[in-house]
Amino acid sequence: MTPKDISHALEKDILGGTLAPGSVLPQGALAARFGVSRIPVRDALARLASAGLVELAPNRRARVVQMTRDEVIEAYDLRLLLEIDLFARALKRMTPQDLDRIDYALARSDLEARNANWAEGDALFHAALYAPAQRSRQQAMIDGLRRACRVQIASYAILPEDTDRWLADHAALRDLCRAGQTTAAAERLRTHLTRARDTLLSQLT
Amino acid sequence: MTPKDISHALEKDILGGTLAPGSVLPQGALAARFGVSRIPVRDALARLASAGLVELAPNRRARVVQMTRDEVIEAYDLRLLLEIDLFARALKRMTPQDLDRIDYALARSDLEARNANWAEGDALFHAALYAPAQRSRQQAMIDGLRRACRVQIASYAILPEDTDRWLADHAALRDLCRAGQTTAAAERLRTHLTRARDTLLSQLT
DNA sequence: TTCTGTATATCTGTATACACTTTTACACCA
DNA sequence: TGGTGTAAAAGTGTATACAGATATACAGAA
Repeated sequence: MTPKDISHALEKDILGGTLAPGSVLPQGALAARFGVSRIPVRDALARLASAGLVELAPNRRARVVQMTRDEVIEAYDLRLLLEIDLFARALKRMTPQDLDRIDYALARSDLEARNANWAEGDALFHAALYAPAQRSRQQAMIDGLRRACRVQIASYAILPEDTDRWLADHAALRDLCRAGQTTAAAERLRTHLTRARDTLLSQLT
Repeated sequence: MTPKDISHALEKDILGGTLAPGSVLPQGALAARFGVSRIPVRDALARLASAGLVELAPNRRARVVQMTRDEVIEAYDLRLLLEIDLFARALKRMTPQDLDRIDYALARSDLEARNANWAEGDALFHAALYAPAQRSRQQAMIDGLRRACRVQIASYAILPEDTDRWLADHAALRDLCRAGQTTAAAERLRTHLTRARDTLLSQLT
């Protein structure tokens, strides 16, 4: 059990809803759970903190982050800015192989759509859309924002009709990529993300 | 000497050019320098890594990051995207008090412009420009990108004429804010950042 | 009941020690 | 000379131990 493994396991729990926003994460308990000393646990918590999933304060227990409504709005604004820009860059350089990879990612995300880890398939599909741009830093920023949003969604149940719309958006994005309709594709991504934001906001009381 | 103090001291050395990109940072040496054990040093290095100033790999010594030419271009593209968007948001909500704070920041950055820590004044001036938008996450992302770029600049000497242009840009930005010329202000910010990028790229062989 | 103060239990931060990995230096051979 | 293998040196990762800070529980006052 290395710090990397520990942070991955905790991330899974956080994104899966087992650890709700605001939960405390005492180092000792985690050390016992993973069968290691507190040193690698501290490392793992530092990783999660830099990924934005956990909050650390001196001499205080780590907590799963709990975003305010305004912070959620800001996160989605940033996602719109970064994801649409990256998608536009990717569309310019998309090759037939890239389109095949997008098809594959779409099929995968369809399979896991109503599964517990639907979000992973979602992230992989979007990563496939953006991959042709070859921008690792921008992609990393997007992944961070995505995970931060996901933490907030984890505690709520997603309605089947939302999943339907979400799948339809993905298929439409794939089709628009194939058709080379760049502006329409970017616009569809905008509505896709805006819709996701509004669904989340409506759940936040 | 807490991990925070240690990371701040190291950040100063990295941004000041004392620690050039690619330099190794052995935990033991740092522990001796700061008079602590390696545990808080590890913490400090983890902080710097999450700020993007240092690279960590398992069982290897920490290194000051060394960006490739393409990574520098990507970082500046992201800064353009995030800073122009944030500036536009800030311009919409700028109050007289905000304008006064911008004046103050401009005066400060003028004073330190030819000083060793000119970059701090630069960062503070831009922070003052963006503050009215009240977007802490976006501001934090910008700060991270700014620091990452700064590491690469640290090793080179800045020409006096570049400093002159840079100061003129700042004054112009202040004036355009006061005049409420939002589109012209955003455009000026774009050229300001593009110029900074090209200056850095010309130095990177 | 609800608030406040205090003792106790719990938790975090860091020094030290040691096992394991990487780097360095050097002898050896072609 | 230049490349290769190997042993010593240096470095990282983590368990353990303990000092100091925080959180908890409970008794007493308003």
